[in-house]
Amino acid sequence: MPELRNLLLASLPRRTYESLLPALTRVNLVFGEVLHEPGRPMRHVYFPVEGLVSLLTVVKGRFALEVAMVGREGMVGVPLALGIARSRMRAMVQGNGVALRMSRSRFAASMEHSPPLRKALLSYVDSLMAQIARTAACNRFHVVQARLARWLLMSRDRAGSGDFEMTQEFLSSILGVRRVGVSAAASAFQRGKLIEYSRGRIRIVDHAGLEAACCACYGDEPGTLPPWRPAVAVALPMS
Amino acid sequence: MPELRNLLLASLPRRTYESLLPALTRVNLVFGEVLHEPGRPMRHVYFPVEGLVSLLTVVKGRFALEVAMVGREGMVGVPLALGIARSRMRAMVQGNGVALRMSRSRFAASMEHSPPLRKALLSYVDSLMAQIARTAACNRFHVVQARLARWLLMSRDRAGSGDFEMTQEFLSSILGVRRVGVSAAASAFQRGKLIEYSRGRIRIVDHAGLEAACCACYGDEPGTLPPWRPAVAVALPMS
DNA sequence: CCTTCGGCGTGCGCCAGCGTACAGACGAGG
DNA sequence: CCTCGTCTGTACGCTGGCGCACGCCGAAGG
Repeated sequence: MPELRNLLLASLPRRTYESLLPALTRVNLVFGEVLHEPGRPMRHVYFPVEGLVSLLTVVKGRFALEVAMVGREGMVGVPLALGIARSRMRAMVQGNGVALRMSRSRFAASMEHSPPLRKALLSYVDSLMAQIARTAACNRFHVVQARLARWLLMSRDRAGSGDFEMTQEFLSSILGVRRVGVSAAASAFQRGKLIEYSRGRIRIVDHAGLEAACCACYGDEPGTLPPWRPAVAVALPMS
Repeated sequence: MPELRNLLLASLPRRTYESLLPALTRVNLVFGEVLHEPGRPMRHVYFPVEGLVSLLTVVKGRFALEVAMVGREGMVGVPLALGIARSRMRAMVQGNGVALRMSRSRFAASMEHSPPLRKALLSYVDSLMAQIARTAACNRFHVVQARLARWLLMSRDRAGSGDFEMTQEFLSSILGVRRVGVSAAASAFQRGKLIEYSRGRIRIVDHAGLEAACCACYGDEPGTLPPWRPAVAVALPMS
């Protein structure tokens, strides 16, 4: 069985990684769980090994728009890596999974005397900023359908699975559009056999097709997470 | 005469600040100048003391959308503070002014052995991320007119002046809308005596009025730069 | 003085997305 | 089995912004 792991932690020197292990606790991520809330102090950082966490800006307590997503390539709680205790965003679990959790204080201590950890985390902060900026542009310029395709692909890459529980209602709030808009786009994709879904479950069927339907915002940037491929190959025509 | 200064540098302990001084060179920021380009290594960081720099995401080399602005409260070149050499955004001067510049190598060295500097910069990175996220939501949800008002106010706070050279053409590209849209919004503001402008020069007349026309995205967040007030008081009715 | 050109205002048809409403479809639970 | 609640599909009018195009106006320069 392939070992589940967080890519950020996995990128650390073995020595560093092992020194962190005792401070890490395995926890389950359950759909809808809020890990951090704007204005509230963060008690832990999370390194997802499976599943997906969304970062949302909350506008006046009413709307929440996704500005970035974190999967096994990253960490939830970056402000702590910057010495900031209070979150400015909501971090919410979008896909069931597992994460390694570390308390704020032990995390701070680890940062303090591990330059490789600092380096890796700050580098991740940069890529997260880039993701936020890029998502902003995408939200501004592209139509719902393309954004949905991008969201599905990015989710898959980060969650390590092309099959998630996710209602259209929820998707609509994340993309910042009406449910009806998601419904129309999703229906079109289903008709085109790009995805399958029913009652809160979405499955990606045709990855390449989605990429074609997607805006250029997906994956043409250095440092982006490479597309995830299922371990068990699906029957595909030889190219 | 009030000393011109960068607020980020000014927040440092005196000792730290003085140790940085020899490495800082005073340079002019001229409208339209590109300080950093996506994918290119950054040779300097800049601490504006006057004027305004925009951070833009460039989509496929075609469009550029402003995701954040940096004035005397911040620094241009944050990725270098995160150990990343190449910019992912375009940094472009929007308002003539002056900045203190430091070479990449001296900056890296200063970061290395000055914890207070690290702390201040990383804290700024956090607020910049928050600004980007917030701008993203604003771009998604609010109409052009409100966004224009917000842009004017934020520019003023950061540039330390309510009077800038800025064509509507340029503004439109920054806000990610058509020039015509800016034209309509700006005309409305001018009719309402909130601003004055002509041929590439915009001046804020009624600050309070603009705040009212503005979306809630302006300034209701902890850690936001406080509104800038002109040194010479304008005639105002007693409240 | 007149020309040129950059900056600004306006008008037109078009469309994506909005807000709202309602009806079908599926699953869980009694 | 039937009911009920949740998830999804479709429809309606509306509007903000788009793309385009044209015309005006003021400043700079010959």
